Formats: sequence, structure tokens, C-alpha cells
Amino acid sequence: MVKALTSEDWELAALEAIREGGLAAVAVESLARRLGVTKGSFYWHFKDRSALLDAAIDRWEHHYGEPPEAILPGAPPRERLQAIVAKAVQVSQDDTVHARMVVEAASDPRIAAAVARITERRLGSLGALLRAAGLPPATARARATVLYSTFMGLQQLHRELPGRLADPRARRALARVLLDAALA
Amino acid sequence: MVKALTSEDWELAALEAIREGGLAAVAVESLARRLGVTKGSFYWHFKDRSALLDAAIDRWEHHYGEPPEAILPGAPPRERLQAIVAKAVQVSQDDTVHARMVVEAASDPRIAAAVARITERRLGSLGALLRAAGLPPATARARATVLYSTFMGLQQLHRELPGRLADPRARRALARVLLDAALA
DNA sequence: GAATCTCCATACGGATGCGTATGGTGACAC
DNA sequence: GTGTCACCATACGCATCCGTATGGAGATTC
Repeated sequence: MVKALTSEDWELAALEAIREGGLAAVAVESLARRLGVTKGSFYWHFKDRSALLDAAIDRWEHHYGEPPEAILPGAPPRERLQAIVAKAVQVSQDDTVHARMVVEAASDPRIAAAVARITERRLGSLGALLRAAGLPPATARARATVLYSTFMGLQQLHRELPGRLADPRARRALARVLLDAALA
Repeated sequence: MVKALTSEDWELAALEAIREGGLAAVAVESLARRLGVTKGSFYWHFKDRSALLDAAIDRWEHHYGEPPEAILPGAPPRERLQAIVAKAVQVSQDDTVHARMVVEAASDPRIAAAVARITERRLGSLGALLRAAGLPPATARARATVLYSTFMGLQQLHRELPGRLADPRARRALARVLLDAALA
């Protein structure tokens, strides 16, 4: 007995497969090869492929991606917004998983529901932060929508044309444009 | 002989499959069923699946999506920008294909190249338009980056939470926020 | 009207995937 | 040291896909 696998190992492998190749890459025998076992192991831990997807989606929704509220929780609103914007103009591997999930949401209602919940939460946090920064509610809502959309679009652009956002000076300039647009 | 299929029929079916289910949905026998033929037809029109993808990607790159230059070509820059922004806050089926292509770009270098060319062209057009509207080059470049990213993010958001952008008044408010941010 | 060409159907082999059934092996209980 | 249980391997049937090989029906040519 070298080391027994856990359900978590399979879920993480599934999320990694989604990151690399989307939903279609979540194949039991393929994951088993990557984990160095056979699918006999898989069907001991999970009822079927759909159960693995359920668990992986749930894990992704609850354990991935720092929620905006968690960034500089004690600081004043404008500082927190600045930190959030600074973080958003960077790109992490989590963002790639998110982007995959967004498109796969069209093929899987479970993913669509999880994506919707995450997005609503983030939009709500951003809106609350903008209201706390002094904006009237209607304005805060519109700005939050635009701001969050720009975050998502910038991450997509970074995957399409990494060079366009590579320069740290350019990233800081972008962050300033975003902050001005959000708080002006 | 009811009606002979053409290569174009297969390419359009492939793009439709990509829109609905991504690259993995482009399966020869599956497309054949949808077209009411067998794959004997396919392998007469194309060498293999990869050749169909080549043709479909090429068709998508050159025949889909109105380039920004084509919107109100004679009008003054600010009017053209306004029209482009107004169009961007709407969503069409073409955008879904584009979103699919962006994520599949990670799995297929041909798609990555086509996506990069389209994005560069659009960013160039937006930048030129902003310069024509009176912005200095460096500012125009940064604003074009943010503006285009916001377009992409808004379309993604519209797929995640259709309700958030459904109201025409809300869309007009968003368009105003974007125009202000771009030209202020 | 025979030959030819276009377009497609059919049939096959091999690959990969899903899910099940069943056997095996190491650790641990007692 | 014999059960028992957790964990996994093996083997099977079935489905879907790819690509090839070959034949056939309808239109066209001469």
C-alpha cells in the first residue's frame, strides 16, 4: 500500500482536466491513468462520472477563487477597491478554470447554477463596496456591472494576447483607468 | 438526388456544433446525422476531421462578426464609437461562437492564432478610432484595451446572468458609462 | 446507351469511453 | 492466524468515434 487515493484527489484531477481541456477532458479512464491507477479505484470512490462532476463543481464553487470581501477586509472602501482592482489585472490559474466553467455552463445546468451564484455574489460585493465608497445605489450597481465585466474581459484578453498585458507599467495604467471609471 | 451537400454545409454545421458544445461536439458521425447523411459524404468533401476544422476556423475568422471599421464608416469618430458601444452592449449568437473559440484556443493552436488575429484587429481599430477622437496614442491604447475587455466581459456576463443586462434602460446606462470612461 | 463522374451508403477495424462484475492484496481487529 | 474491510486490478459488454475500402445510384458526356 503505497498511498491510497481520496475522493479529493479525483476531484482535483477533474478540475485540472477541466482547466486544460474542458468538460470533455473529464474522462474516468483518462484521469485514472494520470493518477496512476485504474478505474476500479474511481468506481469505488464515486458512483459514476456525474457524481464526480457534482463533487468537482461543488469544490470549485466553494474552495476556489478569493471572494472580493476577503481582500483587505478591514481597510476603508477605496483602499479595498484599489486592492481588488490591482488583483484583477493579474491573472491566475483559477481564472482559467472559471473561464472554462462559464462556457461549459451552456452545456451543464449544474455548472450554470454555480457560475450564476458566484457571479451574483461578486457583483453584490462590488456593489456594496461602491456604495460604501459613497456612490448612490443605482450608480453603484451599474459601475459594479461594468467593473466586473472588465475584470473578466481583461483575463480573457490576457489569455488571447499575453503580450498586451505583460508590462507591469501598462497594468498599473489599466488599474488607474478602472479605478477612475469606477469612482469618478 | 434530393440536394447535394457542399463543403460549406459541413463547415456551417461544424460552427454550429462549436457554438453549442465546443470543439468536442465536432464529430463526423454526429454532424452527418444532423445533416441527414452518413460519413461517406463527409470523407468525400474533406480529407479528415482536421481539414474540416481548418475550413471552419477559416470561415469563422473571415466571415463572422462585423469588424468595428464597418460600423458607420463615414461618420465622425465619436458617433462611430457610440454606435460601436451600443452594439457591444447587445449580444448575438456570433458572440457565443467567439467565446467558445477563445477557450478552445488553449487546446488548438490554429484557433489560438485566428483568435489572436481577430483580437489584434479589433484592438487596432478601436485604438485608431480613439486617436481620431482626439486622445493621445498611449491613452488611446490603454482605453482601447479596457473598452474591448469590457465588451467581452459584458457578453460573458450576459450569458451568465441574462437578467442583469436585460433592461434596455440599464443597457443605455451601461453604454453611457463606457463612453464616458473611454472619452473622458 | 455505355462510360464516366459526382455524391453518398455500407461495412469494417481499431481506439477510447462508460459502467459492472468479480477477484486480489495489504492493513487491521481480535 | 483468520476474518474483515478498504482500496484497487482485471475483464467484459456496449456505445461512440475515426478513418478506410468498396460499392451503388443518379446525373452527365459523347
